[in-house]
Amino acid sequence: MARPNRATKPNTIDAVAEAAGVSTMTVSRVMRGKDNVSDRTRDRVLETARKLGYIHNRLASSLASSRSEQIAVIIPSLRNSVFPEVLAGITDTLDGTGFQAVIGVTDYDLERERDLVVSMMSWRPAGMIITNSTHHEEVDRILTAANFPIVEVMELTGSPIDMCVGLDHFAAGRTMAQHLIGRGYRRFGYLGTDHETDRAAATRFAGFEKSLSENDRSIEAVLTVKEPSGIGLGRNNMRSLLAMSSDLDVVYFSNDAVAAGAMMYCMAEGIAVPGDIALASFSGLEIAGAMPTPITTVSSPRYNMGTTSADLILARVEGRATKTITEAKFELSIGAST
Amino acid sequence: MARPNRATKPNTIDAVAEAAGVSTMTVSRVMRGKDNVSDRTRDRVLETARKLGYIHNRLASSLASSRSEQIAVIIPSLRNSVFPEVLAGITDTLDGTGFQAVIGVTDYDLERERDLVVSMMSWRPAGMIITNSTHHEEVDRILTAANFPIVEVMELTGSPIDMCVGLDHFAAGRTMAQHLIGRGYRRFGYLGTDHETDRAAATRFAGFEKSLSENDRSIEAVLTVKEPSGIGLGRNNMRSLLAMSSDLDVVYFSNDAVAAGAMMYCMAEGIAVPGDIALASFSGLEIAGAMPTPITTVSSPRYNMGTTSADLILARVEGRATKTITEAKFELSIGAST
DNA sequence: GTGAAAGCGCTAACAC
DNA sequence: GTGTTAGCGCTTTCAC
Repeated sequence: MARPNRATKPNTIDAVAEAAGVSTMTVSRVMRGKDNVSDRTRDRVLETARKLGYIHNRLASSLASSRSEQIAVIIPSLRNSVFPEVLAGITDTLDGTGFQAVIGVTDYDLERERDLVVSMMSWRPAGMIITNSTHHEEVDRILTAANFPIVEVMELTGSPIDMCVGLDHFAAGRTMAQHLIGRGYRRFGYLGTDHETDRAAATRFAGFEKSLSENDRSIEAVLTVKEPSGIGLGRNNMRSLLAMSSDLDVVYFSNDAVAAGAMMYCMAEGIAVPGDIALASFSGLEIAGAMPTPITTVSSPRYNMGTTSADLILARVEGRATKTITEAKFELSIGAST
Repeated sequence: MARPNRATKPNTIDAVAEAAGVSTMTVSRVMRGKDNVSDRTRDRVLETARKLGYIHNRLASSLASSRSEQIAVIIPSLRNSVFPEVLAGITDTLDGTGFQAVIGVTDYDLERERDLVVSMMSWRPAGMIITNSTHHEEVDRILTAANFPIVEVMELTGSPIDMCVGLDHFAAGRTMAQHLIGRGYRRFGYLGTDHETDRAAATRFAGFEKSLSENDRSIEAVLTVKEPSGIGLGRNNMRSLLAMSSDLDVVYFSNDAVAAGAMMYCMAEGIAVPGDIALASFSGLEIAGAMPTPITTVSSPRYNMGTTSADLILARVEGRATKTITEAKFELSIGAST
């Protein structure tokens, strides 16, 4: 840009400074809400800026101060309502702080996650919130070396990159198994999403299975389907699961959306729940409780995990020490489906 | 901290340039994928950058080139699955282009929308996608003066700020009214979200009502509820609506989530659909089709509106001319609930 | 194909 | 309280 800079450019603090008859620095202070400016000067600057339609340039600001106000958020999907709910917790918490969430969606693809992390880092974010705790190895390497706060959210892990806000999914699976065993169910089935992509569901399944085996029970029919998690998955695959074993008395699902779909299949087919078969799940989505026969599930505090993650990032940005590992608590919600 | 002894800062193109034995400019060209660099030089630079763990600084890049790769996206809510779906269309389209979505959530608050727009603009985005077509007056003013492409998505409007990708919600309401009239229904009820906040629903309602009145019919019971749109709204308020008029034979809902909740209420109460009462709605969510009695609805191409919006922005950024107004087509999906 | 110089618009650090 | 001086890390322009 070897251009002579004669006339002051519009939409810069220089233009505002000139029009208000103060120095660039004074405008800069006003724009950033610093208090070491007299009220008279501040009002004049603000008024001038408004008249000129000036909008502060955070690109230049961040570069000069090496301080950004963007928080990178990486989630696997927007179609599974669980993640938008976490995101809502994050954006609600960030609201009014001057920080903004920049979101990236991996579609459960670790390569894509790696690319996104690199791409996000090129904006020099103030922090990062990343879903789940299994990453591309390069991501682990890059983030371990990064110099901003990082929260891994959803799954509890003992060895986070930096901080972790998550649920013990293994325990969630166990809890449901124990509930079902206590109810006297003996013939178990499982229907869910693909365990390669949905690691948290896989962990719940492992906890569920472990608890069964400790009680001399096992799962007779397991069906995991490589299609997006949702009502459709349950609605369309329940028939196949039931065909795998003739006398299941209870089915555990990877999450409430799948369970709700299966429940609809049962209603449509005249299969009584829990009379003919009981259904149990995980999530605590609105739909689980709204069904004519509310579904027994383990509720996870999705929104709260979002707010907690954002709070931890903010605390760290402001120099406050924060807890490294925060365990989110789940809750067994006993419906009428078991 | 292992730091190089030289004056050159780590993690800058200067550091890479020095290590690779080329000039800053050459590294810059390589990082941006310019082709006027010899293959040998390019490989050497890339290898050096990789070894140094260098990550390009887009803050500095955008400032120097006054060219950003962020697309601001402003939506009312993350809890109504309609918006995450639009967002999914946007992020999927942006994927691989180098552009990223920066999202802001207004919570249906116009003041908050104004603040968000200003905040977003301070990042000098390459474009903006904003939901709905009714804005804070200041937003209209600011965006009209803005020098980047803007898409207003969801509602069709004849006078967009810049571009528009939307549905004719009035026509969607009419279409459903005509279907119901054709089916012979005579006593209409309506249950939905607050019309002050959900403008699109209000427009559908207006179209619905207009069509009824043109056919000498009217709505006997209208209940709009100031709570977040969702299954719960329908589940919890259907009883009240039915109590308002003793012999409704059909109810129209503001969207499928509400309709699904009402359907669950009916199932729980043993009210036959469509025997005792018919239900009709708008959205085309998965849940509407998955119910034991699929709900008659008008499907809107949410995901496609997202992809189209992003495509328009990208086209404009690349200097291609684009259509200003794009009408998205809806489709009547006749279920078994009418 | 490559490099040197001059900014992009702002803020840190210090002076007054 | 307010102004001055140097950059932040990159890209533009133009020279070779």
